[in-house]
Amino acid sequence: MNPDALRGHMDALLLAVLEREPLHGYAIIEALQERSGGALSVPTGTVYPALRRLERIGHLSSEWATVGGRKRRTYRLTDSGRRQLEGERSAWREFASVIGGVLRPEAPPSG
Amino acid sequence: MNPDALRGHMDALLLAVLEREPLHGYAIIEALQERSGGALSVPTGTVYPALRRLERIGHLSSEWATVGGRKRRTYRLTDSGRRQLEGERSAWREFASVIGGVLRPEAPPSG
DNA sequence: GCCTACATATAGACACTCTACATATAGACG
DNA sequence: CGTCTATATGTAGAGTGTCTATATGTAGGC
Repeated sequence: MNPDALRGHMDALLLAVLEREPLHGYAIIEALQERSGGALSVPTGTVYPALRRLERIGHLSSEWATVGGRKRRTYRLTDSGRRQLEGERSAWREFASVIGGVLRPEAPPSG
Repeated sequence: MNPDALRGHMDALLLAVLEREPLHGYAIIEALQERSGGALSVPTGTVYPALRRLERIGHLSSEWATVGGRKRRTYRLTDSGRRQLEGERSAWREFASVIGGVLRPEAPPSG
């Protein structure tokens, strides 16, 4: 998967995996990998800054927890984040439709 | 259309509009706008450097022409460009399938 | 002690799109 | 003649966000 292709879609992916339940960063990376059938291997250097950014702009909130001696920062969607996710979904449908439409090979004129 | 979303897909779009016939930069911009139903307004500062890059790596070739007193640089796909376009198409299908799959809202468990 | 898995984080490299600007011809309009 | 719009190409520099590489630390297997 070409890294640049992810640009501008990372937020949507992160919000989507947090839709059902709050998760911490490491678990989010695993969830993305699982839900993509192994196609998405997003490095920590991408995910952690992105989560902080999403929190800063109000789409996520976070809290620390300690589980099995390890510290986790668990993120959850805010109301704003849920609305944003809906926006990301419709933006994705539009985007996929536009790009797909331009890329679709046209049947050569029969005449 | 969020500019960042185009990242990594520009090459595919440019190769696709050049598949049927050679075009010059300005015409490529118009073709993208037309074929996307007006959704894609790609600025010249994006298209011209991208075309030069694609030529540099061998996917396009170009030649100058003068039409109606105006100079045009007309680009056409090379064999390498055609192969690249096929690669871009399958990469897009994969990408759209993966992102779409992760974004798709899951039905909540019925139990 | 060493290795792997778990867990978070930052600095800087990198690549590409975008904004803004520069240049130039043709033709319409007054 | 001057101005405006459409046509046509191009570059410099800003901006942004992903990636690579690195740092830190715990837990558990061998």
